[in-house]
Amino acid sequence: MSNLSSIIERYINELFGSEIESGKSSVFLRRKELAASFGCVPSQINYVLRSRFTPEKGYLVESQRGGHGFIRIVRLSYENAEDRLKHVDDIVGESLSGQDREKILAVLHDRGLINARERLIIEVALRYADELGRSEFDLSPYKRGVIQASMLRRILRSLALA
Amino acid sequence: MSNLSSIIERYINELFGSEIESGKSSVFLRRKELAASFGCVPSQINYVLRSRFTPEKGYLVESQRGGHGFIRIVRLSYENAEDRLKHVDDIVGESLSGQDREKILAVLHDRGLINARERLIIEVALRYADELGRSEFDLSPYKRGVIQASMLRRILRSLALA
DNA sequence: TTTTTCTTGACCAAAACTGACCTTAAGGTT
DNA sequence: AACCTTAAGGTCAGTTTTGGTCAAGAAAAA
Repeated sequence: MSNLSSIIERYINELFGSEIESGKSSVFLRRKELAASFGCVPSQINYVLRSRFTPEKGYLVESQRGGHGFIRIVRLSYENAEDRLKHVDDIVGESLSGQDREKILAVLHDRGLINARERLIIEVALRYADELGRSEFDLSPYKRGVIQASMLRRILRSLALA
Repeated sequence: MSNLSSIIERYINELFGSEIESGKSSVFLRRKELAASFGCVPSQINYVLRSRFTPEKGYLVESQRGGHGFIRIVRLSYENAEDRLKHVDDIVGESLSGQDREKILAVLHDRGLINARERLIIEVALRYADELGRSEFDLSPYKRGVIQASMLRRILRSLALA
């Protein structure tokens, strides 16, 4: 994808270092400089941070205004079960739309918390629940989302503890 | 069959490359462009994806809206898929009792078709479906078993393609 | 004839981007 | 110390560009 936001995202990820394990856990940016070097308005940097470096994706962003201002991005790690559990509650809401489902699974996969096969299993299970809720029990989209959310939460909780 | 959906399906399959071995494992589409080039409404593309490129058939679909949006279809590999698929229907019957479930998962695990984490995911998903069927929809044990059996079949089929 | 699949269009949701306007911090000046 | 200036970064709402969902009707298959 060659939209600017994705390019900036990739650049920031490179700043963290290519190796996930040994990569730095935080990087510092100058908003104006970054924007200038990518030829966009500064607020685009905020957009990239807001859309890509969220707590749901495992990042925290701190910043300071004024002279010598900066933006700091911290990458969280999930080394123990507790962290992973917390992450699960963080990212799975009350109800899941079809889009939410794909997004969450992609994040978990990117972060190495599940692999491709595990993702596939979960996806098929959730889809089946959704389909059943619709065709068999005539449930509203929201209710189906609630069911999927709780199923996903259970699965992820059990994995987090495994 | 030369309805439009099948034509579009064939076109997408061509994008993957004719040779099964060397074919690309994922392709990118622009929904609007595709629809325009086939002279149909964009939502028809969604229909084709929903009906032909499902996980159960060995595909994953990701998409993004907004500027530079896209649809990506990932094809899982096909090696020995047929052989493994045949087992699935042999192993999983019409309906699963709680006992059956544990037994089948144990067999799958023992034969190395799934590992411990995968088994855990499947078990949690099936149990949740069972519990929901009982407490929320007041289904008979048999019906609950039927639901679990089809869910398990779907999961194993998709895994066979992966 | 009944059921399933296909097709369409109206309406919705989300992502990317921009610019005007706001807030905060540091450092110098009075 | 109080004030001012300058140099950051933050927010928000609007626009554009995509794709998603759903229900209803048409067409095809059973």
